[in-house]
Amino acid sequence: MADESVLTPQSRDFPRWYQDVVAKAEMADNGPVRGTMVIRPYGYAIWERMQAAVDARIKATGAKNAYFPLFIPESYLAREAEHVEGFSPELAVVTHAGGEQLAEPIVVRPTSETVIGEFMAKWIQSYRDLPLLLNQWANVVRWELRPRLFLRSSEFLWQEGHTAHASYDDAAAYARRIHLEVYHDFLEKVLALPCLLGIKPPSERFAGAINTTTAEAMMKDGKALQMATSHELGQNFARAFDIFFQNEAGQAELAHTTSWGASTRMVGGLIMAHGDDRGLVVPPEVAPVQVVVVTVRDAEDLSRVAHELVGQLNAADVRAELDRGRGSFGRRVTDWEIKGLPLRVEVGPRDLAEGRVSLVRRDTAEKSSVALNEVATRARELLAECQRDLYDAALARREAKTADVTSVAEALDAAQEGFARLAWDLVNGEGEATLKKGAITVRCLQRADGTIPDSETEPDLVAFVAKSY
RNA sequence: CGGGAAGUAGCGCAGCUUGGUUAGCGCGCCUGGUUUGGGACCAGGAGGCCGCGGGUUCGAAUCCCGCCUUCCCGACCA
Repeated sequence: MADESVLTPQSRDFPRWYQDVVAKAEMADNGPVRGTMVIRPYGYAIWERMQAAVDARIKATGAKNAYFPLFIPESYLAREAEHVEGFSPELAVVTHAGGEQLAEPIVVRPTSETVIGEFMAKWIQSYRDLPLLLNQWANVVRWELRPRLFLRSSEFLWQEGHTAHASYDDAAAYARRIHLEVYHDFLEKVLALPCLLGIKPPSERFAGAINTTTAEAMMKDGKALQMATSHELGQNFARAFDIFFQNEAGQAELAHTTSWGASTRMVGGLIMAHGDDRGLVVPPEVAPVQVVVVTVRDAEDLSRVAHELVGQLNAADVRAELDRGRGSFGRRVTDWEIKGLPLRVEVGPRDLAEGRVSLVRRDTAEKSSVALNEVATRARELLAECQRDLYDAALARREAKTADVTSVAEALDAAQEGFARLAWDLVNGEGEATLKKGAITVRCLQRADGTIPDSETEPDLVAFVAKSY
């Protein structure tokens, strides 16, 4: 048993490894209806920490939370031509309710631009009402053809921000601000996930948007995962929902809107970006429990010390818990490793005789001996190091698996197991179609200096292409 | 939605080709005991609409049809 690994190794079968982790770390289960997901307490605790971190950042930009209905009249979707075309294939539609056929079918929201647009039109009269900055935390439903837990479920949880502005510039600047100050900051600092920031080519844009900014992360198998997107909607939705305001001169003007979202998919990204053959690796910032204190055996003196250490750690603002698992030491340790707890304190008689305990990092498996009165201080240092190292390691992995190429043919080859970087001019048009045959898409476009372009028509843009989830 | 694989105890699987009466195994679970410095061991025990529905048959986990669900590769997408 000891030599048989608990999980399918990543190198043997990455998708299988992913499923094993989701199941064995008690993150989620499949629901009874195709593509639905039961998020288990541990998975949900991680999601709650993500929510809290994202929500605080959203509020810092001035947006306020609200809640709009799950049910949307089907006719709303149809008001924006591209939007309805993009979403129709994946809609869940209610045709019967209360025992009768409905006069107008009701759509279960796949996203809320339409209902929110309708209410923005009611609420906005004057330029003084702008910008209107809204966000909601909600579930949405998209009937995807190939569901996978967290990455693509029929129903998923997310936040969707919707804003209306008096000018194009203000809208574009706000969408960009959300991307940098909310998503990028969160992904980097909390999830320890380096992301490529850039715009989507027209083929990958949100249905109804004039510009989409994305944050793309690399998973350990070299595939890309879109972690968050911000859209400039121009006046498309304002036109469809009559979001007019009176300007200072007293004339009616159409507002400019934005929308932006990040979902439970980020949990999947967290798993695949940091996890290893021993299980999940949760960065300290998102870890519901950062430190677990484990006694090596069930003895009263050990338990007492363990208990005291948890108190000390909590007092030092470290989220620590006492291990209440049963069974052998090895079993309990393995269970915590599968769940990816950042740091483990081991309390054993040999160490304790010298007034010390062992601290073990989940990410590197490094073990260090620490005096009892220094545990909290040392734990905080190690957690901070771990958070940094996870980011650095992810960045190093991405760079090692990103190849500069000079033709579509080379890109096709390089993107089999990583990202390929090449001139957008080489890809634009036919190149994109060629790549697509190899299941490779343009993940994002950047300027040569790595900054986010305003439009795909800027000269000398760089395209990152990859396989994606 | 196209191509492939699969659904038997909580998990992993055998049994199905060649239908036959009490459906097995490992892990997990429960009870008792010994253990606990990297998935412990012994003894006893519980647990099954064999995915769902229909058909063939004296008889179906096994053969046939339909559906549902899961996984993989695509197309669609957060």
